[in-house]
Amino acid sequence: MSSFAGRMKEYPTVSLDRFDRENLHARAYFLSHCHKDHMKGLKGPLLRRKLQFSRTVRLYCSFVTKELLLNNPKYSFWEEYIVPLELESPTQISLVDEATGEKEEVVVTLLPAGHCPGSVMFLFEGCHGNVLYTGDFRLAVGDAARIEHLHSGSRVKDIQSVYLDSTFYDPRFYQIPTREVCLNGISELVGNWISQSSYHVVWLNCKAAYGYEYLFTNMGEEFNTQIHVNHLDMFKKMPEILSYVTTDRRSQIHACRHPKDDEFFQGNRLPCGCTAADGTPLHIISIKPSTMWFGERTKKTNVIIKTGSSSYRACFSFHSSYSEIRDFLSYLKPVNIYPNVIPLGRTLAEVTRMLKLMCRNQSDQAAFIYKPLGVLKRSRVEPPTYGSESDEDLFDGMDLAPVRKKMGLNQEIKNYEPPGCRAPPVSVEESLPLPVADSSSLGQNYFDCTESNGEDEDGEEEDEKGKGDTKQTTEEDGKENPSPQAPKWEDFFTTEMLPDSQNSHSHSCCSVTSASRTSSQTPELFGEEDDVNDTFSLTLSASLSNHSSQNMDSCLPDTVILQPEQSHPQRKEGGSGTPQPGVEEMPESQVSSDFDIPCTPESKAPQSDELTQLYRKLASGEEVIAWHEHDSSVLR
DNA sequence: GCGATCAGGT
DNA sequence: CACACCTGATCGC
Repeated sequence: MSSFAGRMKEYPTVSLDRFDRENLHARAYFLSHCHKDHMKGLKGPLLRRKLQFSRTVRLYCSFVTKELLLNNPKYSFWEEYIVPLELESPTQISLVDEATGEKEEVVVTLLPAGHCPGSVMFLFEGCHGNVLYTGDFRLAVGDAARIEHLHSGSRVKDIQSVYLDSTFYDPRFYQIPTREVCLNGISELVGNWISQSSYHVVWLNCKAAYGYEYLFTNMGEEFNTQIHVNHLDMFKKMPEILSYVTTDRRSQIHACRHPKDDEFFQGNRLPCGCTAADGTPLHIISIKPSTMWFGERTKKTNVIIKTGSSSYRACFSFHSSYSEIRDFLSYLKPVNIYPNVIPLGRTLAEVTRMLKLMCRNQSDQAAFIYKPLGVLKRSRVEPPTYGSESDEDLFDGMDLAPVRKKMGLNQEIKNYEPPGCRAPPVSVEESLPLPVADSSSLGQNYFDCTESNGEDEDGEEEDEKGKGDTKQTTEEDGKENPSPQAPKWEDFFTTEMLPDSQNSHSHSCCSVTSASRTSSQTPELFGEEDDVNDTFSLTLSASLSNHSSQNMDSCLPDTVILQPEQSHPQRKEGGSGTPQPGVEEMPESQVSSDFDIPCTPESKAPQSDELTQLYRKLASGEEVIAWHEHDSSVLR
């Protein structure tokens, strides 16, 4: 749960996702998504009054968030003060002190966050630097490289601070199966059940919150049906969702709710009370989406767990895992990182310390420490706190030494970045023929490691109480073949790939697309432009490509080393199949030399066909990578 | 009567 | 499986 107080050091006159206390004095408000823990104070009478007397204070959010927010009458007084912004459209906003007339300009860009419909991250660019507030997010490994506005030309923007959704920034949550993997598991379970007869129905036991919609749309698509829900009016302008939900109870898939729905279920009734027309009793299973996580060296990753004779849990996460967060941060290398959330059982100090290791200065420091000594970089010096405290409580009884060592190593190499090497994130070709997850290799991928998760320690999954209904779905049994029509993130995603020769606006003020709207301080003039936007695209997911390679990602060996003879860009985090959690590919100079020679980015621009080849290989996990201390035949 | 907060539940 | 929300009790205004 977010404990972000609402304001950022760099731009303290704006408030985000908090609307009480000090935030009552903000010059502008931002709402990243429509979850209650990010809306504290948003219906407060004091704020409401302030709005009535203000000519300039507005609330900025995505169109979808606006729609969802105004669907709740308690927030309808915001209507005239909301300025919805398009995704990925830098917009200049004037921050006016209404008492003094003092003014500051800032450019904000909404970036899809993949957390729930309408969820965005806010990128602020202004005279106090570039700052990214992530809101809540779930991005897959490699996604940061695909977000155009995090780049300037071919380079990653210089980010001063990231205000981070650190919900799972803890090695306990090292790995969470990708959305694709989770959906496939759920599909199989649902499909096996509802195909038995028309009296076999599924209850998706979802909480009352936005974020499950992509589950509905995928199930609806896969089984050519609509999911029964209590309400759908909030989606009236979102046809991508609307077409997969219904209030007609004659459906085999339900996501309806009732205050006593658990009791209902025990009595073999759906929350909506629906029974078969002819009196035949229904056969109901419940599937409860819940977060499941796995440790770094996890072997099994069951995405479905049977919890009763007709109850299941299905893996589902709104937030990025530890390794996904690390991938994100190691790509951006901000100067500062501030946690918005303290994971349960941790302290602010711990999280802050762990995040420090992902900051840019940390890498400078690492270089400073190691270089003068002329010590082999492979030597096991490790960054202060990371290895020791983070893994400790997770894998008790396990020998962590090798892991730590590698972590230390990776950390060290990754973080080092000679000046000038801040690499052009040469874009990965969108058209890469990503390998369809090969289930056999998938299975093999989970080598020799044990679940830190505990849940299915031993045979818990085997204790199906003889119902013999639906078999356990696990990732490793390789059963879930990606259905050809299955999840289509693209439908909900509007980010463009980063073109090879991207030359985006280098800095803030050059890229104003709707200055008139915001600088005029009369947003009302534009208020009705939603009419044009009768419907709009959603940002349910941030997955741009199908990261089939990611299914493996999670359990890759600890070290990935690029072959030195490859000609490759200094930093090509295409993400396709690359960044193994905690490990990144590194500049050639860093791989082959123990000393650090600052590289000149322009000095050896790789040929584009070389790049294509490389990316292709990276995407399929081929040759380019060599396994360290592990069977190199695992992938292929 | 309303809001804020907490405990407890799913 | 630690998310996000609901309900109900209590307190203060």
